[in-house]
Amino acid sequence: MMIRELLAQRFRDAFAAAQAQGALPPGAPADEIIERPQKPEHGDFACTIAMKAARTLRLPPIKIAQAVVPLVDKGAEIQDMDIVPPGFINVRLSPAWLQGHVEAIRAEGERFGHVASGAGRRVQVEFVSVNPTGPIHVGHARGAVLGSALANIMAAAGYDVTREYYVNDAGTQMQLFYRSLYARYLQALGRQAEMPQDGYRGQYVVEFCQELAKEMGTRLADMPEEQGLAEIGRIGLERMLAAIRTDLEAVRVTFDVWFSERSLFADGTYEKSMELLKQGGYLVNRDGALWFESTRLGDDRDSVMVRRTGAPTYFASDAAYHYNKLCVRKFDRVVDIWGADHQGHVNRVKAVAEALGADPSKLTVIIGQMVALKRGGEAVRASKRTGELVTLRELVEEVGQDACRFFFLARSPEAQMEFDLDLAVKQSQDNPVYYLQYGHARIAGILRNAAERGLRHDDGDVALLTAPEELDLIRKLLSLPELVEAMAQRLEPHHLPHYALELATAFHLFYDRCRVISEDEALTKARLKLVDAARIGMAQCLRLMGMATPDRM
RNA sequence: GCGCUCGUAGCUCAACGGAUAGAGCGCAGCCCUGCGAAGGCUGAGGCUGUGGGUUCGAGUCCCACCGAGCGCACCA
Repeated sequence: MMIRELLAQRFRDAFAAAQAQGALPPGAPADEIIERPQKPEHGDFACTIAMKAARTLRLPPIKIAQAVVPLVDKGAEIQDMDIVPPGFINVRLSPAWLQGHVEAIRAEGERFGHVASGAGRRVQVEFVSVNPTGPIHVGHARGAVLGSALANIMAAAGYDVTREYYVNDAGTQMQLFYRSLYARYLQALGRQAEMPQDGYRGQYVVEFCQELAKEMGTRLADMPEEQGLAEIGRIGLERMLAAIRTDLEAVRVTFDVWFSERSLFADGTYEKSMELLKQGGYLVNRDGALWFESTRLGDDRDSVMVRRTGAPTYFASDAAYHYNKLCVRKFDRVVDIWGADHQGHVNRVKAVAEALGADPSKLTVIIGQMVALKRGGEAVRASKRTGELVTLRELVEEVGQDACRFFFLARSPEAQMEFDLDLAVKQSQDNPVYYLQYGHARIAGILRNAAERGLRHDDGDVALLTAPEELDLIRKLLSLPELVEAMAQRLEPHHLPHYALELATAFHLFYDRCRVISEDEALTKARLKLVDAARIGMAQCLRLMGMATPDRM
């Protein structure tokens, strides 16, 4: 059990005991009674049970606190407790208990920070899922980084995680893309060909088709148009997906499953989900098109599923896809990460999930707000259609993968953010990314140094770690598992970069105040143990964020 | 016009309904003849967009307004 939960239990027991003795009137305590104070002088934890019960018990919070505190089992964990107006109970952990965790952390090693809150539950995180009609650009970077970090965190929380990319390989946009490729290919062969209306005019299409013309010669042009189009589409899709995969790997974003939209039509999932909607009476015919009545389930407008032409819309296959996620593969939890431009689809998808018989509360859609790219003071417009694109690849080359990940991760998804390219590069000598990694490298340096001197610290006595900076570092390390659990539960990875900075600060401060390798052999060994624990914690943070853990810089 | 999201230090951003709202960058100073100065310390800098409300307590919840972004297709 984690310390936080253990404390909550102790306070609930004491509260009940006080009631049993008649010291407090009956009434249930609140659910959330333990929190982390902002100020260190307020202790390691604060219990708010007294203030939260004041109303129902009709007693001043101070009186309640005074009745509860004497009955709390302090065990080996609690050093002391203070009652502070208006009714906080501040808890200080015992140094011995803190010190013991240095050993615990070292014993856990790479598993330190992992918790079991998600054990036995399967979660799917679907993210990026960009149409394979062009390279990944910076607008997608945020969701990519966010999704991969969230998946890492969920895995650390014990979930069985599937990282998934939904490949829209079936829609009208793809047809348009294929026709654009075909036209550019013919042009590359020197033939007359017109780009389709609203076609993909990016330079990458031109370049790709020139290569293709070189490779294939006129072979694809000599086929009947329909066949050539299909063939060039097949090749284009394959190459585009490969490029997307490579670009994503450059920011350490990988997937377990690349799920094909077309497969939903091939394996009958689409038919099945449409049939279910029909049986539920959610489908109506209007003007020759088939509509899903999402307004019956709280949406603000109905949605077309099958066009008058007979072609299913994107939404129809998305309905089938979510049927697959929730009812076929039966994930316990499904997280979709979308861009702000898909905001209006959230209620629609939730409605259709419900109509398909799934529990919509299992589905969470995280909307990542737009990223405004700036270069100097100038806004950079990124758009595939106009061909003015700033690719993810360019961004990574400019600011580096670690900086890229850190900056995207440090902001909560719903906050619109600005990313100034010049600033990110200019800051690179003095930016938080280096602060963290320098901390890790510094730790590695000390351990290297100790090893070179033949110092072994397995028999170090952690009871010697009594300096405030030492205990603060241990405290900070200890809160990582708690943070992982909270982030997984709330689906909020953005706390991790902030925690990592605090951990680095605690280490740097310790380093500054407490000489590790000294003439005092016993203290040296004890401190080396702490440094080792700090290495484990720091590395875990960086790994969860998908950042490098350099031993030297 | 309607819907969703967001307005917090000069800039970029944090803050389970809790205590004197915190970091980083930038700015002004100080600290290496001992393990990595890519570090540490000190200081200046805020009516949390505005106005109401809910309660022991509001940056956080509710209402109105102002401002920004994104939606409101038989595109995805």
